[in-house]
Amino acid sequence: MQVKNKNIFKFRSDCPISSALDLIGDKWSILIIRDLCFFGKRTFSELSLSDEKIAANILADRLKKLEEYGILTKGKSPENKKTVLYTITQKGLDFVPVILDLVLWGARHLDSHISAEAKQFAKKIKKDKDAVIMEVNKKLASTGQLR
Amino acid sequence: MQVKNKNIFKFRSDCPISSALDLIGDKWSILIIRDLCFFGKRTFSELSLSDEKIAANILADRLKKLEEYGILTKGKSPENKKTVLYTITQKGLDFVPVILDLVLWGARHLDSHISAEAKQFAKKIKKDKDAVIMEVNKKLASTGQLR
DNA sequence: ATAAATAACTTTCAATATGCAAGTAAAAAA
DNA sequence: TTTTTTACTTGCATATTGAAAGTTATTTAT
Repeated sequence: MQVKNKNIFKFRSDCPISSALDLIGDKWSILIIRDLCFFGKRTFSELSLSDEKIAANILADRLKKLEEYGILTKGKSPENKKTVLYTITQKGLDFVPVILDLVLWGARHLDSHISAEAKQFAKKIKKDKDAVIMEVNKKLASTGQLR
Repeated sequence: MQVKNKNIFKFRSDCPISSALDLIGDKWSILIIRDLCFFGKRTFSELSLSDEKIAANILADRLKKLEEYGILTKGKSPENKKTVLYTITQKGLDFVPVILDLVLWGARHLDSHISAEAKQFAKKIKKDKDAVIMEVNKKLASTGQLR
């Protein structure tokens, strides 16, 4: 097999920055959290369809790790027994401020490359970041998309 | 050779989050920015000495990329012609909010693992994040550690 | 003046991680 | 009953990482 999951998670130091990066500091984890928090995605196939085109094996590996870290939970759908639902936890939702700051950075420094919607979103964040955080929180909580 | 630098930088999408991650979404770049912004490090050897023990080849590769991205600049020391000085730019400094939010996340969710100093720092950030950002900015600007 | 250190990398090579393409199993839809 | 769909897994090629040792150009010490 490949993409073996040893998952004896080892931290490089006791620095909170490096420790957070030890968990989600790769090119995909934050995007998975983004899709759960901002785009209402909940299933493997929905998560597979992002613009960035994550490979199925990598997605499976990241979902497993994020579940182990308590950043999301894996559950069955109430509708049918084929669908698996991934749900963000509070621990995962607490990455939203980090994500919003990344949006601001991107909007400021990669302007020519960024979509118009993203620029609008950045404007909103700049105006009232806490309101955006609250809004995401409420939306997920009210639709049962938060564990 | 290895760690080849093609550096035709390719973005996975037009999302500001994924685009920012395309530049600094690895396990080391943010730590280099941290060391420049918060620990006053300026040289290759100083950056080599972090708790996380980055390998020299990786450090060289990241410094090259971060310079290409305009996140830091590379210059000669006025003191002697052996030392190379790495200096953060405004573009790099603008990652400070992201870093501070990572500190808050780590302090909240990895409490048992985090150092006492880090917890103190988190407290300060929680009290007034903007003040911390301003402080870092001023300190670097006043000591000529900002391009 | 010469030798030993130091700074800033570079090189080599083994170990991991990533990514594409194809395959599988169970459940649901046609 | 066949076809789709969902959620993955597997195999394999390629790319990245990391440890260790080596290189070159200064400085510093003797």
